[in-house]
This record gives sequence, C-alpha cells and structure tokens, in this order.
Amino acid sequence: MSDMRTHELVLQWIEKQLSDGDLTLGGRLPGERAMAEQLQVSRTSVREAVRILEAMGVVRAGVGSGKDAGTVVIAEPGSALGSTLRLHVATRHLPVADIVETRVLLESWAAERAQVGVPALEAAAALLDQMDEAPDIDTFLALDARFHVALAQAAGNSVVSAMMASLRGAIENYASTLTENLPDWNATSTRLRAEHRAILNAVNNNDGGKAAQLVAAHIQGFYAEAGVGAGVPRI
Amino acid sequence: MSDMRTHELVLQWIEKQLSDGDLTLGGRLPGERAMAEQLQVSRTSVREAVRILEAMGVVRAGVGSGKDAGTVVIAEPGSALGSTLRLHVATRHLPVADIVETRVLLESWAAERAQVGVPALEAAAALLDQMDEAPDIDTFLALDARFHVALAQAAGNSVVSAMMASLRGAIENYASTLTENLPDWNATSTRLRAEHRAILNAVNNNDGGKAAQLVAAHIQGFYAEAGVGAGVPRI
DNA sequence: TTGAATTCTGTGGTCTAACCACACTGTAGA
DNA sequence: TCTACAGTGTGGTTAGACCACAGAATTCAA
Repeated sequence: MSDMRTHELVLQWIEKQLSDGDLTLGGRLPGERAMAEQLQVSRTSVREAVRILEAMGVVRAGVGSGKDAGTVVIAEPGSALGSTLRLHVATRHLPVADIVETRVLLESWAAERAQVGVPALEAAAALLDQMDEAPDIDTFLALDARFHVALAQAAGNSVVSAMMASLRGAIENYASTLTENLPDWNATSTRLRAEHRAILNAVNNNDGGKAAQLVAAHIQGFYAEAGVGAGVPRI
Repeated sequence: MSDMRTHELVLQWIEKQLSDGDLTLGGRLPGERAMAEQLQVSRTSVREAVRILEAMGVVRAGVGSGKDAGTVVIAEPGSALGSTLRLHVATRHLPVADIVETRVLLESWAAERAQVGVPALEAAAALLDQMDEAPDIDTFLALDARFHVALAQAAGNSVVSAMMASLRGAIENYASTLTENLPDWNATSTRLRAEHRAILNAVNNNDGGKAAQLVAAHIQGFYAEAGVGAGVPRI
C-alpha cells in the first residue's frame, strides 16, 4: 500500500466513507485542512483528491460559508462522463460516429422501455410545448437536450440516462456549431418538433417498438443533416 | 473567462492542444514547471489539471527519465469511466441492477454485430483456451473479463467497448466477492466456459441474433447466481 | 430598541520555495 | 574497456503563507 501516491490514499479513504455510508448524498466532507491533519498528509494531496472527485461529478466545492460552502457530495455522473468522453474525442481515439451510434443504441432502448405515467414523461411533454415557443436556436437546443434526457429517464435506468446525457454532451460543440450551417433552420426546427411529438405519442400509446424506431431515425437524421456521423468531418 | 479557476484554464489549454492536434496520442506534455511558467500559473494549478486528466485516462504521469518518464498522452477511457461509475455506485446513486442491465444491453448489441475474422475475435477464442487451464478463480475472472472486452471490440465501436469495460470494472468488487460464496465453483466454471463457446460459435456462424440472446442469458445468469442484479443486495 | 456598519471565522483558491526519489546520461577514474 | 559516480530533469510531496468570499457575531450609533 505504501507504493500508492498520497492523493490516492485520500481518494481511497473518501471512497470508503462513501461505501460505509458515513458520507452520503448531500453530506459534507471535512475541511481540507482537517482531512490533511486527520490523514497525516499535506493539504495539497487532499486537494488533488478532491479535484478528481469533482471531475467525476461526485463532489462540488464551494468557497465562503453557508449552504453553498464546503465540499459537498453530489451525484452528477452525466456531466462527468461527458467531459471524459469529450477529451477522448479530442485525442482522436473515440470517433464521433461511434458516439452517435451509441447514442442511438441507448436512446432506442430507453424509448422502447419508457413507462407511461412517470413524472419524467410529463416533463418531456411540457418541454415540447416550450420548444414551440423557443426564441432562438440555443434555447431550442437546450430544451431539446432536456427532452431527450427526460425521455431516457422514463425508462427508469439511471445508468443509461447518465450515459446518454454524457454522449450528447461530449459532442455538443460539434452539433451546435453545425446547426449554424444548416440551410433552413426553421424547416429543420419544424421537422424536429414534429418528430418529437410522434415519438412521445408512440410512447404514450404503449408502442415501444415504434418509439424506438422513431428515435433512431430522429437522431440519425439530425446528425446526417448536420454532416456528422458517417463521414466524421473532424474539423 | 476570468471567473474560471486556474486549473480549469490549464485544462482548457491542454484540451485545445489536443483538439488542434499539437498534442497527439503518445505525445508528451511539457514539464510541469515549464507549463506553469508558460501559462503564468503556479505548478500547483498545473498539477491539479494533470491529476484530472490522469483520472480521465487521458494522460499517464511517470517519474524519472526515459520512456516511462514525463506526462504522456494515452487513451484509456474504459478504466476512467469505470472508476467514475464505481464511485457513484458507492454513493448509492447508481444501483448495481442498472449497471448489470446496461451491460446486458451493450454486450448483446455488440455480440449481434461482431464481425467474423477480425483480430479481436481470434483473441477471444485464444482466451477461451486459456480459461480451460486457469489454475484459480482470480485468473479465470481476469481472463473472463478480457474475453468479454474482446467480444465487444469485435463489433468495431470503441465507445461501446469502453463503456462495456467500465461497467464491468465498476462492479468488479461485487462479482469477485460473491464468487467466493458460490456453492460449487467447478460447476459454475464449467457452465460459464460452455456458454462462452456457444456464444463464440454463434458469432462465427453469423448468427448474431442467437449470439446476442446467449450473451444476455450468460450475463444475467451469472449475476443472478451470485445474487446481484434483481434484488440489489447493497452490502 | 433597532438597525446598520464592522469585525470575526472558516471555507476553498492560489502561490512560492523548498526537498525527495527516481532513472537515465555523461564523465572521471581504475 | 569497464566501473563508479556525479549531474540533470522528471514527477511526488510538503510547509507556510496570503487571498476572496460569505455568513455569523459583534459593535455602536440613532
């Protein structure tokens, strides 16, 4: 064990606190100085461990005092996985086409198993109404992202939801950049909104197979129109 | 941008180097002291950024000099995603059952699309022979993990491969602990090896549908026997 | 008594300047 | 020629200082 780097010891200690239930969601870690003294390491090493946990979406660090202060245990695997995937896309190790393909896989699966009546599905419906009123592209895309996440959540598998959200986040820059090059945004927007309605209707009619099929076509169609997915432009 | 923490600036700079292709797989980052001076920040902040990249599986840091020295760009998304998921499982936010379900989804998909004749498939076959000779459980499980990864790689989607490997890694402790409680390891081992052969045969016979079905039953059967998946024991 | 201004306290954020262990490189000496 | 050893540059770790921030406690004047 002594061949382990110091910050890894701290990580191990914190993970044990989590596993043992001594540290739960919403709970606060001891202050950095306190942890350093307790574990007999420098504050620097404690901070390196906290940085890693923050990058993993396990904690959130806040200065000052009060509710937002201190290092708090959170649960945001989606954004963390997204950052990791985005970096690996940057290294050219993960092709954008594979990301899109995986997203189709996960979202089709989720659409097929989405349960009617769950809160997430009602939220998805509300988001569609908001998208009809979206004043600009960025607002539309933000609502679109939330719609897809809500749809995935309706399937009730938190791992699939998190991964699906991360995949979208990993290539968000690609998508939002390429929308600017679309020939006719109004036409695309109208089509996308109609497809969303069709997907939601299929789910509400308990036609999971059709919902899955529509979702796959919806995602592949969007990236194909934007020029991503098959050819892999890669800037 | 000035409201960004210092280590995030360093991360941003390194990500840009990767995106622009100035830093590629196998390449070396400047020394920590050099980066600190170049970006006009402290070495502490540079190190926090490197720690995050290391946790993401994007770089590997090595002391001394020579081939293993310095901070080198690597591509190990699987282990990084696995650590992240494992931590989130520890917070009770991601149920083990959801992990298993997602693994079934991804591996079934991969088995159905595995391409006959690719090197990964031949490696998978070789691993099965080694498993017949495995002297102990740990060796068997290690080879088993490599077999499943090889099978997933045969589908040709690196994102699915990475995610599948990470899911297995995230609950590795659960699986290896529970194998000790199996009533008859020899019987289980024999069954698992037979199932592996059947899966590989289905793939080689271009019967993707059957391969997917067998993989799903194989994984679900193992976790069911070990007591994980449905009931979610949670320690 | 009230309320505004001030100080106190504890949080994470950042920086500097050391020293260590390590692994290779070059050089001096046998 | 070979060996021993000092030199160099890498990440790993530490101690100690200072900052900005935000809430809590205190002070003091109206």
